Amino acid sequence: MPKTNKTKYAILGLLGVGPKSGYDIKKTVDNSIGFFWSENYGHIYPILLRLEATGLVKKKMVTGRQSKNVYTLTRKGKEELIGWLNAPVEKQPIRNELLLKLFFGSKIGSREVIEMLAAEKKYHEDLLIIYDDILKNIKGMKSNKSRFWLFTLNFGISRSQMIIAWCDETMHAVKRMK
Amino acid sequence: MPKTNKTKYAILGLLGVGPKSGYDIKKTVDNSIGFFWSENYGHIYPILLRLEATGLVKKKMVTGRQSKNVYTLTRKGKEELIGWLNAPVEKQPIRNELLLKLFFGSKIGSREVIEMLAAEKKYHEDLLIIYDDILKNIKGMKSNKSRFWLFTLNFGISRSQMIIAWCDETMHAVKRMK
DNA sequence: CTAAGCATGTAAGGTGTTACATGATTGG
DNA sequence: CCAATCATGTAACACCTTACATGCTTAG
Repeated sequence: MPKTNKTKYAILGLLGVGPKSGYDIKKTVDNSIGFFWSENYGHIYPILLRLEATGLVKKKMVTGRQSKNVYTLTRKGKEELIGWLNAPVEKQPIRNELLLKLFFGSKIGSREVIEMLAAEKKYHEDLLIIYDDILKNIKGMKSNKSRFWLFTLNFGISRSQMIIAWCDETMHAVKRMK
Repeated sequence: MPKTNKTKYAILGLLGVGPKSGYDIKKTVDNSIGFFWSENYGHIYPILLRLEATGLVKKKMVTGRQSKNVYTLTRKGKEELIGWLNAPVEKQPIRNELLLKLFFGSKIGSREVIEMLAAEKKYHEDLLIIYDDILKNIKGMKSNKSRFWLFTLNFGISRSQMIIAWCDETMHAVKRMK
């Protein structure tokens, strides 16, 4: 996955929406783009320092209820962000462990295979419930930004629906194999 | 992505189908599971040595048209493979660069967003053509193994179809936004 | 007062990629 | 004969995760 640091752009993008601390960034990732993007503190903080050193962001100590380091995009940072947004999406290697296991499915019993698929199905059914809540919130908003959030959420919903259907289909096929 | 080495299990799984050299493994990955799994030489060879050192595989020099190191699963290796197959699938963090860019879509022009989606659509349309060829080959086979290959391929087909539909939908929505 | 959440980091270590390096063989 | 493919590796390096470490604040 290396080559270019994607975390860097995720951070620049989130700071483009508004100033944030490292903690805020992590929260925003988890609460809004968590279903297609993930970050952890151990990566966010060092990169924030690097972005500051290269002049892409600016740090400001803010003392409120609790003091924190709030970062803002600089002009240079904004240019970097726009440059990345306009560049073509880099296809990174896919690694789907479920499919890898399924590919070797003939080595284990059909009951185990079906259990595996049932777990996957359940996982996406639960996701759909969460998506539904988010959907209601987004639909209440009328900003331009929320439209794009909706597009990404629609992707998640379509993906989960597709996977649920595929799990059903595959479980039936496995049962017929016996 | 770290934690447990997935490459290790991919290799064990492929060796479970039959003895292979490092080169063979790379070829097999590219030609059969490439659409959901990827490996590179710089990772395969060192791990093969590690698997041999821990007694999970056995190396044999084979001199044919060109000499090569062919690896075979040991009993211990087979147990390790079965153990992994029976363990629950580990959810690894998702990172979808296209969605990340789309999420920040309000920062760039709608033309750029549409171009991005059109490229993604094209990518999956091309994939579907490739899948169709593979599908014909698999359907000719009657082994148990080929059934599982078919299941994974069906996933790929469903995924591409879903993404194409979502791209269309999203492109239309973006056009309506203008 | 105590658990949960706010807030920031460091260190260790494995994972995986890319680039480099080399040489044999086969088909056109 | 020369390009493509077979065949095996190493080195450098960035990426990313996990675990550790610390301290403050607020709500129940």
